Amino acid sequence: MSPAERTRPTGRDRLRDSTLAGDLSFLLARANARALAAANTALAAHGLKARSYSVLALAADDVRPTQRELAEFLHLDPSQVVALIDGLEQRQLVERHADPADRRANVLTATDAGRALFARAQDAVRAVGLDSLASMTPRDHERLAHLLRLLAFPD
Amino acid sequence: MSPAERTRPTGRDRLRDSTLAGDLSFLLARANARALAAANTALAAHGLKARSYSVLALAADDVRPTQRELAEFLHLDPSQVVALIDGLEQRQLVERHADPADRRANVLTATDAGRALFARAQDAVRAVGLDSLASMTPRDHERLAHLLRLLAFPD
DNA sequence: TATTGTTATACTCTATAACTATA
DNA sequence: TATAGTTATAGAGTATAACAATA
Repeated sequence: MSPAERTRPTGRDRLRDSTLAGDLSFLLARANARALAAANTALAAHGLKARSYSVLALAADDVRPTQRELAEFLHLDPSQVVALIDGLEQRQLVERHADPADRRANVLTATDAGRALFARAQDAVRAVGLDSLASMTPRDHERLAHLLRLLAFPD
Repeated sequence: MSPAERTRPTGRDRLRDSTLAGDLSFLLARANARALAAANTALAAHGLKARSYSVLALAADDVRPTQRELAEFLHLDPSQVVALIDGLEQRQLVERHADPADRRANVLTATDAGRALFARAQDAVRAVGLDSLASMTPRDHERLAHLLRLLAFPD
């Protein structure tokens, strides 16, 4: 370590001692930014991003969401959902089905190809996720998920 | 509860049972989105957003960050930091000072007006933050901060 | 009259490259 | 030659309003 580094430590370490760095919202934003970047990197090889991955995940699950439900759950505008589904539908990964009970609504399902791609993408996301979580015990992981759920779904 | 609601529960509740909803990255994204929206709402009355608030916070602290340090710490491009500081400087909340040790670098400090505004903004942010965290014990709050720090600063 | 999905549009945010002045 | 800050610009993301079909 050089004398200069001792008298004026590198900015990263100095700024970590700031009051902002202790703020929960700031930690949340930074942790999310890291997780999002890692996920997007892993998903790029499959032609997906976090947004389209989330839509595909809900289509591949058996929840049969309408576009309106997707918009509310993912905190997106309905018009953004249109664009996301258009992209996935052109690649024949998902399908829109008119809801028999309400013909205004489109129910989203995944094709076999969509399910297969989702499985591969999920593996890729989990592989990079483990890098960041490797130092965390399963118990802490569970605790974190529980606490985040309180913030994510307060009602 | 109407019969229709029992046979086809509202989308929000159905989607919460999806596998995506249990994913840590998804919970992180959703918790962050909520915290960010709440903070931005609280900050709007003071003419700030989360970004400019973060810059002002670090300027008002005594860490004397350079623009480069701000960019790295806040995960922003240096050109974005320029724009953020321009806005704060025009309102005379912060000042750029050429670093005597390296005249290429600008050290950022807050004016008295900047410190005063930051104090008010910080109160506003904490007030809305408590809404989301009211159901959380201080011990859980501390645990969450600790776990998020592991994800936010893994090295 | 209200809601679902859609389109169009404008605004913000983000990423990139090139330039200057200092080191 | 490399780095800090700046400028310009294009792309992605986001928000808003208006519209047709259906409830």
